[in-house]
Amino acid sequence: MKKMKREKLEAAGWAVGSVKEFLGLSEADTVLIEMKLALSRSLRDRRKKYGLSQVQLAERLHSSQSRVAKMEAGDPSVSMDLLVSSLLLLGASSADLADAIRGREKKTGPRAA
Amino acid sequence: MKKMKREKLEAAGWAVGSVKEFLGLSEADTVLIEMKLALSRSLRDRRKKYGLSQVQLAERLHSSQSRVAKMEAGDPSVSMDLLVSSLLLLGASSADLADAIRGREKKTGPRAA
DNA sequence: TGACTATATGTCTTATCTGACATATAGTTC
DNA sequence: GAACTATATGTCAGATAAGACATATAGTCA
Repeated sequence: MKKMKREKLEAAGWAVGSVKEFLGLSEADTVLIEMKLALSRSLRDRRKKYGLSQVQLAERLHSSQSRVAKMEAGDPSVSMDLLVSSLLLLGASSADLADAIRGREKKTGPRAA
Repeated sequence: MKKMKREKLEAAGWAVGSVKEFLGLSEADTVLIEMKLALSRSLRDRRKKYGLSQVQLAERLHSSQSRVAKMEAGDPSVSMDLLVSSLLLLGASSADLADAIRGREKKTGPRAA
């Protein structure tokens, strides 16, 4: 397993605080978390691309601003189903999701910071 | 929206029984269901590839045979998180998942019926 | 500084998902 | 047809995620 991911995961609020807990994370757990983080980033990018605030997106999703914030923050309480269906409602295609999951952030134009 | 998917979805137990309900399914709903069905097929393929029974896979996943059956059947009670983490535990990579989601069933060798 | 907008965090209640169990339905082999 | 193995289906208690609300923390502009 690749090391030095701990801080990144901790930053997103995942329970990987202690070294022991970190070592307890299986490869599968790690990959799953990374996939969700990739989808989170993708959601934020897409929201900004359409110039929506979190509140506006929440309305579209029939959800709340706090949940949108958690989605984008990669909060552990957010499921992959929610991330994916939100992305789909923002017009993402299966191919877009596949790209995100694969770890290939699509660099769309000058915005791609 | 592409038509003539109803029977396929009904077969998997999704609540798309009436025409009205079917029309009520948004494009996003449909795509999400299709993605999950693709992951289901992928899970079954992978299990068989390793020559495991549903019971044996359930043990690996710390789950039950019935849940494995539901995962493979594309049952609506199965989340994408569960499908994905199961696939990861069976050795799938992000790229494998991306391929499945994109709708590209990997034809691995002669088995690929 | 105060007002305003956007985003983040904490915590509730309710809804949905999970694993487990029982049971049903093939498919084999004897 | 009985016995056996594999898979499917129905149900339920307990676990997890959902939306909602309050509140906190930027950031901007007057």
